[in-house]
Amino acid sequence: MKKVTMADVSRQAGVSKSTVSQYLNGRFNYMSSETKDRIQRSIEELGYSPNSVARSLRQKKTKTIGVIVANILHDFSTQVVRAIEDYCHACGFTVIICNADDQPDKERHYIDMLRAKQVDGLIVFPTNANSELFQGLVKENYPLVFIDRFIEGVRVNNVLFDNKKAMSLAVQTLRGKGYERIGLVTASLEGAITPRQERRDGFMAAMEEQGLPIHDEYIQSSNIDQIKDVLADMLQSTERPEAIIAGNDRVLQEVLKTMKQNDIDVPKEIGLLTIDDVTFAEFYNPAITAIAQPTYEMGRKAAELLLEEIDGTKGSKKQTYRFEPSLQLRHSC
Amino acid sequence: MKKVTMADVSRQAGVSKSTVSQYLNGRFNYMSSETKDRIQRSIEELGYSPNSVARSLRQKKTKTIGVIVANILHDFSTQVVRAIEDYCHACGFTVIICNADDQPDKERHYIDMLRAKQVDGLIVFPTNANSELFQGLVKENYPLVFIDRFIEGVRVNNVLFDNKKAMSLAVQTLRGKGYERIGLVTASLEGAITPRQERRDGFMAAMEEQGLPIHDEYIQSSNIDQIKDVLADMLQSTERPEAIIAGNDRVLQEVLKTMKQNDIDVPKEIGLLTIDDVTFAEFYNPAITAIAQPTYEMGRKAAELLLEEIDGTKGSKKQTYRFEPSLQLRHSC
DNA sequence: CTGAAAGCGCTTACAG
DNA sequence: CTGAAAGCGCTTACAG
Repeated sequence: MKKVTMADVSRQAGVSKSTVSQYLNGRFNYMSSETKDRIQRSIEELGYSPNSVARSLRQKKTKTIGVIVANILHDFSTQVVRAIEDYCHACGFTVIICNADDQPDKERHYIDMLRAKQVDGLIVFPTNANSELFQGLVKENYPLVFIDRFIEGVRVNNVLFDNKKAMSLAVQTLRGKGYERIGLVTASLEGAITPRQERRDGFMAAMEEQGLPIHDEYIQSSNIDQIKDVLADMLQSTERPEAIIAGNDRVLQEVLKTMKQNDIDVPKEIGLLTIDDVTFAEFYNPAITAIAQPTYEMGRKAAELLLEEIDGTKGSKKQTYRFEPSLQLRHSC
Repeated sequence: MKKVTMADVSRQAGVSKSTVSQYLNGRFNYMSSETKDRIQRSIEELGYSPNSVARSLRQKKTKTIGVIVANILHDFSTQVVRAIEDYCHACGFTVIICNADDQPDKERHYIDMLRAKQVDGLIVFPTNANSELFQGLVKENYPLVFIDRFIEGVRVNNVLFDNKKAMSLAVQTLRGKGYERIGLVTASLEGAITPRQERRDGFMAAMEEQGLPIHDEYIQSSNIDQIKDVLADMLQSTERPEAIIAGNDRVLQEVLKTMKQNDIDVPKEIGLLTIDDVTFAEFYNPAITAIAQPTYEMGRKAAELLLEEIDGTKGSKKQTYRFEPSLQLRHSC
């Protein structure tokens, strides 16, 4: 149970702590190989392993970053997080994930906690209600990257999906299949959440571009747990849409449940296309046509940008990176 | 950018660091309310927030635990992790997740790293190849809990699914539906991974109990990426099984792909039941009958056990906790 | 009711 | 080529 420390090693090896520290950090410019051997042997004999808390305190860096996810229930988030972890681990960084659960005060709480833990930087899917807090971090030059969403006026690197292009691709695809009355279902628009907002706007623009009529009743946004009702209404209307776009993976689930409950045949009775590719899309009956985000690339990019900022090597010009949608054409439309 | 420290606060408030520290830790037994006010005001004015790295070094505890998941690709793992995080956050603990990716050396690496970071304890889904390492931790009295899998001879608290009962329930259910030639597909049995092993054994036992014939060709275990082939063979055989049990969520995906590719109608041509409930089970066509693990309860239990061990309140008798399966009867069999 | 001092386990100029 | 010393930002007996 007794922890062995550097002092123990130095005593055992008959050298000073400084020397052990140099050895550990690979600074053996002029270290005699005899000394090295002695230290190495002592380390092994004692089973020493360095205490990185002490190291962090001294060096004022923890080689740890924090990730605050707005809502971990999205497959998108999970995949992005995976990419971030892969990249960071490869670079010797640890990552701490926190789930804000779409609650601004949880987000705030986690930011405080992570900063107290002295994490070297933060990647966040922001909730859009703590902009002063983020402004403060920016002013301090605290390494910070936004992903999936951004906040107007907060100057950080943003890693975003090209939602406009995605919607244009979606509408074009459906149009190409002969659908004209197209509906869109997204999660609640409250809180001005970037992707939902942009997808809705992008949808409008794309419909117009394609010269398709926009029916307000076909464009619905509501809380996840109310989507089934909203959708059922839409499907019962006298002239229902010929095809529907699900705004994200969570919405898709609700759409599929509704279709099943109401015994609606996809694609015979109604076409379906979703934003976000999901595991089961490929083997669902019918296989679901999806517009995929390059989740892995996006996560990796966010991690790269953050670690660069932490290194302080690159200049600090902040940018917004938009990632391209890709169409996975299957059988639901 | 300049960090404000406790010394700054004490100077501003005109008291000693000790007093500030007492204040922060809520030990104001005899502190004058005037002093308290002064300190509080200084903290706000300076925007002070305590450095938990320093605190951790001093107190020799980090209020952080590590979780090492064997393979994060299982929904089960993700859900368990979520439960662990919820419980730990509620108790003021941070959690660091690492994915061993089924590789014992990654597991070893993460254990070292987490210990260097001085985490207060570990919850692990062990790979079964580092038993000496774990033995070492146990000998040191290092707080450690296993979940999902266990290792023979390592005396820790184990949180496990009752796989035997699950298989018995599975076989019974199928039997009740009139199926007699039942197959089982699991992921590779290499590495003696607890749930697979136990599910297979449990399957055998249950079949025998039910007086059903065991056909060796119907019992297959292989790497995830070979399951499709194995299964296709099984389905092509002259007398194919009437129903199939998928050993876990990843296997289920492969089974569904194969069914789809070979145009096999579930449940008309073959019955299907899976271990592990998955998001899409409910709205898949057909809805999939599943035997669910109480993932949330299991994660929570593991977290509780670990935090108790860290507190050192409870005695240290180690136990194995088995969690009950529950049947989600749907339409795939 | 409050403060001075030691110490947690490292790293890092600096001296020799 | 190696060591003594200071210090990172806290907490905690202990003294008064």
